[in-house]
This record gives sequence, structure tokens and C-alpha cells, in this order.
Amino acid sequence: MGLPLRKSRVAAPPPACPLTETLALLRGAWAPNVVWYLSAGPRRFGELRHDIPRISARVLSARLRELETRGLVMRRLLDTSPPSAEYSLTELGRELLPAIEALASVGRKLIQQWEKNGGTHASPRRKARAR
Amino acid sequence: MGLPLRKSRVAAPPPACPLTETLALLRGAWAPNVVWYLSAGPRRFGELRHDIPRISARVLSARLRELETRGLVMRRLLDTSPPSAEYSLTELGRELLPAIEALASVGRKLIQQWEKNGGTHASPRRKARAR
DNA sequence: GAATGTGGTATCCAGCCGGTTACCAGAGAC
DNA sequence: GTCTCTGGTAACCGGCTGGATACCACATTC
Repeated sequence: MGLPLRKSRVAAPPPACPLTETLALLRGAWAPNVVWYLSAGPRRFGELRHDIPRISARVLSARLRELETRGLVMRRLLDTSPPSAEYSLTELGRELLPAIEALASVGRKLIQQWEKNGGTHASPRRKARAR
Repeated sequence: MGLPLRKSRVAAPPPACPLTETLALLRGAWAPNVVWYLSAGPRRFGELRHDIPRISARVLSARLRELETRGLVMRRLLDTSPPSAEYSLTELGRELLPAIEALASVGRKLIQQWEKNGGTHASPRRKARAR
């Protein structure tokens, strides 16, 4: 026999699953939050950091870059001093808003139920399955 | 001054952001796909493996366990031979379906546009920003 | 007895991801 | 001169995740 086959180093072609493709646009920590806060209108870097207090500058920067590459977000430099950057949703980005709103709506209902149950998050969870 | 304060070893309390909470339910690779395929009705382990060919048994098992713990999925043992297991969405699981459908709907539109553009995925992406 | 099909689990391991910290330039204020 | 404010980048690093592979019990079928 000849040489053993080597593994391909490229990923398999995407199956073009609509659900997977859309979620891929929002991949990465905080990405949905960034889109959410941009949905209300343009926002500067520092404003987003303030909107999402637990995000680090490094990750916010990375997320904005990725969202820009994926066509969801536009970056615009303002010539203020010091210069600042303003981010906003593109049309594609805005197309995601109904879906995001649907997710948030479920979340609101969920939280409401927790509050009714006395603030615990336990309602719909069941204990570990017997072995 | 006394001893320096030590870092807390528990995660900060969740901010109860509706969007974050809902997406947390779908955390983990393939989770949205599993929910998607269960949305059409109950499904056995092997059937799900067939539905999602690239998922491994290990990951499918882990995902189903997590979805069960989070209250989205129910497991039922069938006493066939060999015994098989059937998974189905709970009521909470079904509440996510409109949101998932909204995501998929965006995805379908996206893919449709790609096809119009000759099969390339390049349409809404722009080149790297100048340095 | 051997093969098959079911629904998994055990173990290993590489890659990625994101948190932390330090650092930067340039302009303006003081 | 030095401090501040902007919007970042560089380097380090530990943890988690998920892919690959091997393995399992049990009942039925051949």
C-alpha cells in the first residue's frame, strides 16, 4: 500500500442550514448583546463598553470586527478629538432584529415566571435523572 | 491595613438579561439543531444522529442531557428490544420555537440571496478595513 | 457461537476562546 | 510638563469544549 491518506485541513463545506447560518452571524461572547445595544441606534466604542459593563475592550473590539466582517455592523470614524468611532447596524444587521426580539420576548416571559415563583430560577428544571 | 480582599470564586449573579437567558438555554454545539429536529415531534437517539450526521454520540448525549436539565426536553424509555429512548420537547421547549423559526427564516432569506449571487457567500461582506 | 442494533460512556487531547494585564498614540486641558 | 480621554492592540494563559476513538450491556437474529 502507498502513503496513508492525510486528513483534509479545511472544514467540510457548510450544509447551508438556515438556522446554523444565522446563528453563525452571532457567534462569540457578547455578540448578541452588541447587536442588541446597536439596535437602538449608533453607538460609540466607549458607550458600548458602558452598556455591557462586563465586556473587556479586547473582546468588544474583536466582536465589532467580526460583526463588521460578517456585514452586520458598520464602523464610522468621527473626527472629534480625540477621534472616536461610531458603530451602527447595517441593513443585514437590522434584519436580525425580529429574531432577536423573539428570543428576548421568550426571555422576558421566563424571567417573569421566575419572579412569580419567588425569585428562584428553579421552576422548569428537574433533578438529575436516576442512574 | 488588613488582609487584601480575595476574589469571589462564584460567578457574578446573572443580570437576568432576557436575551442572554434565552440564548443560555441553547448553549453548546448543535443544541439549536437538536431542538429544531425535535420540533417536528418525538425522536429517538439514533434518529437524531441520523438527522444531524456530523454530531458524535458523545456530544449528542451531552446536549440531550443539558437540554433535559434545562427543562427543554423530555426523555422517555421505550421497552422495545433493544430498549430505545425517545426525546421530545417540553412545553418550555416549544415556547422557543417561534424564536428559532424567526432565526431560520432570516437564514433562508440569506441563503436565497447567496444563490441569486451565483452561489458565492460573498455578498454582504466587505474587505478588511484599511490599517 | 457470532453478528447486529440499540443507546450510550470513558478517555484522551488539541484548539479555541475569552479574561487579564500592560501598553500605545495623539490632542487638549491644566 | 503631565494628566486625561479616546479607541484600541499585544502578549500571556488557563479552562472549556467538542472531535476521535474505543468500549460496553443486552437481546435478538442468523
